[in-house]
Amino acid sequence: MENAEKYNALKLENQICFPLYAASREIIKKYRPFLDEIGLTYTQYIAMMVLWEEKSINVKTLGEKLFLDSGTLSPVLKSLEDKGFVSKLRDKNDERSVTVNLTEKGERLKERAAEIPSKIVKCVSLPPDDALHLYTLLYKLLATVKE
Amino acid sequence: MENAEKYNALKLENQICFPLYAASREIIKKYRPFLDEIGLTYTQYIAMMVLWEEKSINVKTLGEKLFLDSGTLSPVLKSLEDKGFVSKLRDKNDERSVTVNLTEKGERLKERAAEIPSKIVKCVSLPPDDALHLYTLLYKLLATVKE
DNA sequence: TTCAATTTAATTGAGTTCAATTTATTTTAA
DNA sequence: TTAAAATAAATTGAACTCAATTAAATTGAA
Repeated sequence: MENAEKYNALKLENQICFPLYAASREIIKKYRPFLDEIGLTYTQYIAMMVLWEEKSINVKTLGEKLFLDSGTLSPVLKSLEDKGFVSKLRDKNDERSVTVNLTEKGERLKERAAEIPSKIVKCVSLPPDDALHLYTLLYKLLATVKE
Repeated sequence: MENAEKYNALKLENQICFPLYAASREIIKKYRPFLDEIGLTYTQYIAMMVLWEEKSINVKTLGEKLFLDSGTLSPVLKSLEDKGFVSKLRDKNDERSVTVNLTEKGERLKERAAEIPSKIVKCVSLPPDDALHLYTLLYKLLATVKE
């Protein structure tokens, strides 16, 4: 290998992970003003997304869906509980497991959150074809990474 | 709009940001064992990537390249300085500005880091066509987000 | 049956991330 | 010229992220 090329793979511009990491953070930043209005952080918001669909889910399964472990989820769920959006209960059949439940107040929050996705689309306007392709590639990537 | 469709945009599976965020974290996790060997975190690693190319750069420009502000960079650069990989100096022409310089030790670290990209490719094996397409879309996305 | 291995959440600690503030310096406009 | 505005970096504080550990409960093998 030519000496001039020896370190090419180490250049920031030749990384696939870096633009992934940067784009992820830049988009999450765009959510902030909208999430501030409903009193959620981005991590709390994606946890609520699952709760809005499932109504009830245990911590382990929620963690698998979000790719987050209990070290991250515990304080996130505590915060959502403190705000009254979810309640937590030990599973009677298996006392190791904790089930998270959507509350009435959490259900009502869904109405206000429903405005957010369309607002984000305005900030982050990839053409629909590109967005779909990106979506497909990201899930393909996630599938290869998850061992 | 049908009631059944009213909240579709709020479903986790219909988000573009979520797989971005999840994939970013999952890949960075793959770096860890390799970065542990050379004593860097991922954030420190991408900062070093810029330094390996530029040798010398001020904090503001580094921040622009990495999409990170001084709130994040200050402790990262302090840690790199403590480990002897970079040195910092106030700019004589503009005392507000700080220039970060690659040290001899930092230069030597590049040899060991050069092994990492190929190891990551083995953990994250998207077909080359897909990887290139993903790369293109991510930079396109970054361009639309950065206002 | 019983005790070792496994599983589930929570906790801990180091490091990151970001908004907001502070400090020091430089630039600009009156 | 000088006072206000702008800029650069550091600091602060809240929250996230993750590896490692801990505690409690369950499972499984001898």
